[in-house]
Amino acid sequence: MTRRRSNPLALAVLACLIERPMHPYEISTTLRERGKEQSIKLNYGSLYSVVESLQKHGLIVAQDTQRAGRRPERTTYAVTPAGVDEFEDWLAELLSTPVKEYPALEAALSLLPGLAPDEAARLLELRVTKLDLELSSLEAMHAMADRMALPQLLRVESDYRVAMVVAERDFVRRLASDIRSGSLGGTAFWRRMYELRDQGVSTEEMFAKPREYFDEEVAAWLAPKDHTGAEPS
Amino acid sequence: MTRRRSNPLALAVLACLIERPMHPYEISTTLRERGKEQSIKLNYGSLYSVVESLQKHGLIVAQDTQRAGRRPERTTYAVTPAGVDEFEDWLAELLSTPVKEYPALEAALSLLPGLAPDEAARLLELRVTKLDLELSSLEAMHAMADRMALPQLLRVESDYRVAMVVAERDFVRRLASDIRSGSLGGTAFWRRMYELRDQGVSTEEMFAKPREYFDEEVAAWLAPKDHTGAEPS
DNA sequence: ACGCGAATACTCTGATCGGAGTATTCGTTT
DNA sequence: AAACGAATACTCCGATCAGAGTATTCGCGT
Repeated sequence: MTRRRSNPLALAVLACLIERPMHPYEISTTLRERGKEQSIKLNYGSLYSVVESLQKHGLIVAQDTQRAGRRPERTTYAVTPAGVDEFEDWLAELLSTPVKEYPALEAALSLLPGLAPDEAARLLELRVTKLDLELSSLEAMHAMADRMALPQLLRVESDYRVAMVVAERDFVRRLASDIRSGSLGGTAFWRRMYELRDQGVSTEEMFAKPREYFDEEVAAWLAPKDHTGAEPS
Repeated sequence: MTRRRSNPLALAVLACLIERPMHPYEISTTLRERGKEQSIKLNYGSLYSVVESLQKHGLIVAQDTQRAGRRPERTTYAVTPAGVDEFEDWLAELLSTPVKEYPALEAALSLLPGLAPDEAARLLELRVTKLDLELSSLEAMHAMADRMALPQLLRVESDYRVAMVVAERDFVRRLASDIRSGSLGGTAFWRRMYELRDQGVSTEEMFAKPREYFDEEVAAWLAPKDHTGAEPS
């Protein structure tokens, strides 16, 4: 009963077995052929442990085990009524309820002052070019899908990716430019800190005598009366 | 040497120790106070194993171990020069290089035809209302931050979240409406399938006699000459 | 006829994670 | 003054994961 509904691969497995009984390897090739691998992480280690766990919970049952020649056994599984219910319920939950996720970029942005401003801007601009590349390859795939008259319904997940990548690119491009121009609030302080560091001033020294090293606005921030519970850095 | 740079919590630990030496629990409260917990998953189990691994790789060193009264020991760690390098390098990589991620919604969308169209649309509309709620709470936090004159630099990660949530909401709203109106390619077929299923027609039956159950356009799709290698469903 | 790479179909193992559990102390209430 | 909850500072363990490794067979070229 522990940590059910953690790995979406289990949901994909249920989806396959609802179509017809299959053995695990067949599930993996089916998912691959249909391009689900792009949206759902698939590796063998997880596949077999997920299948075992589904079986343990009664959502699927082993139908039969056979071997062709002296190859490893192939166990075919079928979905149970409970499995169908679980599939529908789980999918409904995923669609209706946003969950907190932790994209790598969000983590990186939260530590942004750990690099110098111009360096950060450079790296973000580099990211923009890579995102543009990714977008053109996604759009090439869409053009191909259109030529094959593949219904949009079967590539919504890919449309979603495009929407998200576009949003990320626009945000990052804007951010890089705001750092360059200094219009991102706090950049002046950030820039000054790295300037001083380059001149060999230690961080303690800077904070000990803010009025000596920073302009009025920033210095005020560094020695706040703190009537709100706020804090710098 | 295995799987370094997997858990971004290790990056946050380095960031803390670059400021000054701390013991693990202090790192956790520091991250929490600064709201990094919103962007970087933090739980004790991972924290202590990540610290151990950083130490094993020579990126941090145990500085001293003491105990106050009969409480558990507190081991203070400091970052090494190699640790500073690793921090800068890793952060640079995270900023400059997009990595493939697997958001739950993308997985769910790739299995969308597993639910009936109107049900799917209903669930997506529900999601839109929840995303709107999330947005208003994020914007309330921003208004608060502005009143406290918190520089924008220290909340870029939150601005990023807002941008992504807005993009997701707009996409999902659009998708739900396209399903309702039928303007999403393939919806007619999808709708008809669930109509027939409600009437008790089995899936095999439908696909055996496409011309009997579907209109011309769809039937043509279900028995393709397949000159491209494409396949339905 | 035989060698070789690709495909088939898993198995195994060490790492990592999540989250519940533990033991102590401090501050506040009753 | 005793009791209680909150905070401190971890420890532990089962579950999960990633991905390298294994063994067999098939098809194809020479």
